[in-house]
Amino acid sequence: MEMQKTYNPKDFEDRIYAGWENAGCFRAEIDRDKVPFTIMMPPPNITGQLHMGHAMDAAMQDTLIRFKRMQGYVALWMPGYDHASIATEVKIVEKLAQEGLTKQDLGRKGFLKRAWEWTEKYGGRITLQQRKLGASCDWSRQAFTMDEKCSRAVREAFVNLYRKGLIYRGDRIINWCPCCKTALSDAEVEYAEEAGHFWHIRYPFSDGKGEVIVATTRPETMLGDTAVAVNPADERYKALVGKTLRLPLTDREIPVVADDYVDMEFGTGCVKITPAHDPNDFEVGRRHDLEVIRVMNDDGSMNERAGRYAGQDRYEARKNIVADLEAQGYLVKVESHVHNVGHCYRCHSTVEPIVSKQWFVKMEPLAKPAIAAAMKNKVRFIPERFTKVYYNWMENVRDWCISRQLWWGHRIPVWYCGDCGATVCEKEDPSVCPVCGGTHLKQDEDVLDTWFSSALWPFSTLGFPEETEDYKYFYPTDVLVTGYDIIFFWVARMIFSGLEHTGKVPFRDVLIHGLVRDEQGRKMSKSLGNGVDPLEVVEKYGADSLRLSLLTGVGPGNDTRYSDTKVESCRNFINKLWNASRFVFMNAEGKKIPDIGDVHFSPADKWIISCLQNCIREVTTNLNKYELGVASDLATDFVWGDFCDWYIELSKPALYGEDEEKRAGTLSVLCFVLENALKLLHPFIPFVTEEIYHHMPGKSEKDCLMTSAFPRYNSKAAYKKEAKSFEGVMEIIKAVRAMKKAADCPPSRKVEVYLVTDSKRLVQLNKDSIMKLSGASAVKFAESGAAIGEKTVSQATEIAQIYIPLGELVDIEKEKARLSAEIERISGEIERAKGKLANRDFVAKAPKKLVDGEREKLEKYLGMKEKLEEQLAGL
RNA sequence: GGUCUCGUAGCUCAGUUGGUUAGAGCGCAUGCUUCACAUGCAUGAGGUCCAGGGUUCGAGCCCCUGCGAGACCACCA
Repeated sequence: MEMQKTYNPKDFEDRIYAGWENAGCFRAEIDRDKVPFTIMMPPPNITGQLHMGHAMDAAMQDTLIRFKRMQGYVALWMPGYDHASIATEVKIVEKLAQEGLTKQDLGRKGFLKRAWEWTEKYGGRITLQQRKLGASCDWSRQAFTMDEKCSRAVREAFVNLYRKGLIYRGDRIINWCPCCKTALSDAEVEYAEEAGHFWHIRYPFSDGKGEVIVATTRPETMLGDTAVAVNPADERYKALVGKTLRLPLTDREIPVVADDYVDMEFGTGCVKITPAHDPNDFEVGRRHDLEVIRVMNDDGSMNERAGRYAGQDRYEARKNIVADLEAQGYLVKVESHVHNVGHCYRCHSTVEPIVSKQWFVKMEPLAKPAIAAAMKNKVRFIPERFTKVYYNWMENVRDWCISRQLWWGHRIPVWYCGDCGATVCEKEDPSVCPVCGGTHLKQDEDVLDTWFSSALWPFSTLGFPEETEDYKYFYPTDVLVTGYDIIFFWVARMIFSGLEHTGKVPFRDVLIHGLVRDEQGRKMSKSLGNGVDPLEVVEKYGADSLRLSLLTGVGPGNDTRYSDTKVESCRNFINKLWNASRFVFMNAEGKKIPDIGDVHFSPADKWIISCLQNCIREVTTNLNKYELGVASDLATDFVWGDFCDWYIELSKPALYGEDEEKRAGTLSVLCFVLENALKLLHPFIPFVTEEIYHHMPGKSEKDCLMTSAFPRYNSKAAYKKEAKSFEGVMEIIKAVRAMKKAADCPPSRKVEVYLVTDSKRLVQLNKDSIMKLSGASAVKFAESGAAIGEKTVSQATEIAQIYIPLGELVDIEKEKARLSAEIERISGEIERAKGKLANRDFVAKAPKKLVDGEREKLEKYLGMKEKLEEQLAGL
């Protein structure tokens, strides 16, 4: 098949992907003679749409896994998706609402049926989108957090923790979402500053003698107050401790207690204590053995303990309570107050801290080894600074509330015996009570936090708790790639879970990336409507262009901006690669190409091969360091700058020349370099490189670039010296071009180039190249500028003085000015170098290599200056 | 309140144990239908590396202070 003149990704991306898949290229086959390399894909939510963040995630992981696969590892990129308990349930409830239904209308069973239908409908959607991006995951191993395998792991993990006493049930203050009607973990609450009020309320003493003033931002909770606290050191209130207050709007009496928790400086120094509705108050209540009075229902309305406010919504009750306080003379004043309010990360309603009976994971014993693992470098964050974020969280983490009052998720494997009252926690569903043998067992109604199952992902997907072949071979995994936004939700929990359940850290490296922002640097969000659909970009520019644009210029941990122009320039690069390939193939058509080992290399050949070796080395080390942006820049610069702009142009005289051996050799080098370039680029832009590879001479669709070997640095082919001297030739070419341009000489006008040089042999060998690339009709040697005897412009390079006779185009004054400016610049350099070398400390303390380099430079500049002065004098 | 990041060309950003004349893409200017590519080629303009101090033979890079932008965690009712 002919290659089109313009790169058109739509012609082949789907076909190439299908080809890989049919050939089983994605499948990671266990091979004891090889080393595994494993990446667990962060499982996207089944509710999700692919967004730019996913695309970047995929681009990075796919680049790494393709690189490792080509390096000969058994590369497993494990895909899957997450049931996303609360997120999915919220969506399904919304959908039901549109049909005029509620969860309760369907019942648990009916609801779960819906959820599974939903899973089937949307679950595969993202994976299809990932295929479009070229993701080379092992789809045969695809997992789902609710599938049988993962569910078994969840059960195992829960029971193990329970039996070790690391999971407990108890009444604690938790974050309650009145909209989702479930408890949330601390991580699931997002805080945002809100303008509110600070109500100062008068609490009179029972004996009628005086009062205290308390301040609150949530007056409705006063109905649950069971004390007022003051600081024991507070002289103002010392005498009041132990006295009793009459709680306004109620008939209850509450004590004044002394507790260190109270800040004397803040507010009035008197704090109302509501143990059922505030985490700090809860602790105070425990210390003073206070009653816990919960005044709110699960839906955020006031309950029967709220007296005449029962049934009112929390905000309605707030309004009424404030009005009543005011009417009855209890309200002292109202201040404006900005405070941080917690919101549900799924539905964004204001969460209520509420006392509630929930299941918790005891964190301290789990956090300790997780911290130690990072300390001992068993797990490494890239970039390193995120380690601190991780420590900070681990060191301060509170017990993890894992029960959710939801239906979609892993049901808590605990049963309560109706006969003897025992609590039963089993790996297999019990049919009778193991304590009394009774049959009235009732399973806990709640499901687990969705992150409980995600935390097991690196091993649940590989078969844990079974010692499967996959588990033994691929676990622990190598690198986890994810955004900094889920370090707490997920990464930290995987680490302590892995250590606890498998005894191993689940991955060695954690590569953290940033967010993809919009062109103006704003977060992409639904509400702003500034999101860009990756699939639309793929449709327009191709997956390779999108992938490359998401990687170039991006360092680990940093945010990046998406922009069409960036994608366009990547597309332009790929088009360049495409056409360079076409050029090579057109010239190779029907020709016999000698083996690269049999070619007698020209200076240009050695130069490009040297550049290639450098590129191979640099790309490899940077990929190993997870510097994907640097690596892709190096590879693209090599292809565009060195290969296309220089080598292909240099190859033309040879390709169109008479010398058959030279022509064949050049062709061989072109193919050799191109093939290596395709391999270097393949991890970044897999589709187009694979497609081009099939068109290489001697290759066909059957040959697979994806599974070929990644190039290896060959020091014998580095040709350092030769490359350096060839750069002298390139400098002459650049100088001639610039001289012509400066003299307004039309490019079409061929000029004669005279060189005064000691490198005659080098120039002679590359005469054709110089002529071709600089637009010269001849390259001649001269003994001096004066010997040319015509009006010339001149220029000095490191290896030659260049003279171009330009007759009427030569403007002597302009030329003088130019030379003077050049001399001035060089003189500056000479001064700089001289200054450095005159510094005895520099000569004594700096590395010898550097000092020698400086001496060489000085010499070079002195030589150039001399030449320039000579030229100037000749005018 | 704590922790962290960023500040480099008009714009977006690289700059990897401190060491050539600080780079790239886009944009800009000039010229070019050079037989792979105008999604291109060539040439060029454009930088007190936020400010100030310190360490060092040497600082865009390390340390301190300040200014500006942002992120995360915690939170006083």
